Amino acid sequence: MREKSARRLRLQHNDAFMVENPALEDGAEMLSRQRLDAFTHARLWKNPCGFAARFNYLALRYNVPLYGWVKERFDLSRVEFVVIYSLAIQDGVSASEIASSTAFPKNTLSRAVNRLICLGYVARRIDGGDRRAQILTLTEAGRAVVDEAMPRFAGLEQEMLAPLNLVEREMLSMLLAKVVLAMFHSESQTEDGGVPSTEEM
Amino acid sequence: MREKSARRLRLQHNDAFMVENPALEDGAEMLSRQRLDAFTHARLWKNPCGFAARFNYLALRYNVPLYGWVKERFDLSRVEFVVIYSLAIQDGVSASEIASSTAFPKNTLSRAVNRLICLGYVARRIDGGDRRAQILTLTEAGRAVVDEAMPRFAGLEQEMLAPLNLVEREMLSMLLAKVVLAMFHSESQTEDGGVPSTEEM
DNA sequence: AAAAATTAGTTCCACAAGGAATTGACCAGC
DNA sequence: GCTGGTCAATTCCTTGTGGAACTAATTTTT
Repeated sequence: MREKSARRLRLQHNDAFMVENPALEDGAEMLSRQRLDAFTHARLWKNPCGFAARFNYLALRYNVPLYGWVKERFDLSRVEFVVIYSLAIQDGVSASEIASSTAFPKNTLSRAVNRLICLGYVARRIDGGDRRAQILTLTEAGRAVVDEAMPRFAGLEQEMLAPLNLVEREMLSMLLAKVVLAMFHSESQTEDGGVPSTEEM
Repeated sequence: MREKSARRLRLQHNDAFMVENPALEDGAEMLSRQRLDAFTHARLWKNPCGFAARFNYLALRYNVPLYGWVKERFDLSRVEFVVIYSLAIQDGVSASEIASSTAFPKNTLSRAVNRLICLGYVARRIDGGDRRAQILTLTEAGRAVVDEAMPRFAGLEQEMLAPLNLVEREMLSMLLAKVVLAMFHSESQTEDGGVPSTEEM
């Protein structure tokens, strides 16, 4: 079944690139996949939005297996795990802060939080100052989940970065930082007010 | 509101990375000036999975507005547009090829394709050689959609890349390419299979 | 000090998305 | 020419998501 799904969905190495990288070439099975390869290849490289295609591809290859694992291991949905993860990064924030930061809709978050409280991963207390707001904190159990999951998340990231040496990683990190910071900045003055909303980690 | 949350949780602005990258100093400065909400900041910079956080953030900021616009403008869902977009990049592929390449489930794609055919954006003909497979092609109308949408997609990408000069863009492109290609390659031999599948562009 | 506007969180509901099982076409092997 | 296995595409069904409307607490306005 493991074999199955690996075979089932997927793209694989690509030919045009192989030509210039004979080191990566490996055998007959590539041939059967050539056509598909070409298509995926085109989507990543012959695309007017190549940058977007790449980070979308990375996001896909990162999120899908990890959240799939989270689902299997802890039976937590992506949103739910994001809440836990968020609290691990900064404890004591409110649901709506997570909402605005992750762009999940409030109701989706509300549900997630309630389930997490049921499961005992998260505790909620009312903010003294503002009785509407509820401050969320991780419980022991919640912390344990993060502690178990985090290495896996960090591990896949490291795996992804494996082909880069240290200098290159620094460089990539810096370049992405520049882009991200600029978007951050521009966000504040977008007229359009209010991104429609969708998921993120 | 952004003001609000910034006030409530103070901005601890960090971090090892900034220190060794003086080029970004002004970025950090910019952040605090903008009173960027501290939590989002933490998620992006104080995160053991910083690389992942960044490309996820980019994907979010890219996809949400664009697909929101597509929905409004053409009343097409993300999957549906992905089909059109895929055909624009490489015409004449089959639904299942798009499926494997984008990791959308087949049934979701089937629905999307059927709707697109109804709407007249896509035409389908049976493959002469294999009567199971159906070759998809863009119609005039479909092409028109892409032609209208593409500049917007490319435009946002350019906007995102604006803070980088040409050399930096080259560099970023190259580094991401390295990572993507390695994943591309490694994918064929991933052990830990069962990838559930989710969206992508 | 009452009314209006804003904000946190929840509830309700319609619907889109994906897993599983199904149909029909193809390609073995014997 | 059958039989079993695979693959493309579709249909069915369950679930999760997110929009909109709602409650309650708070802030602002006049």
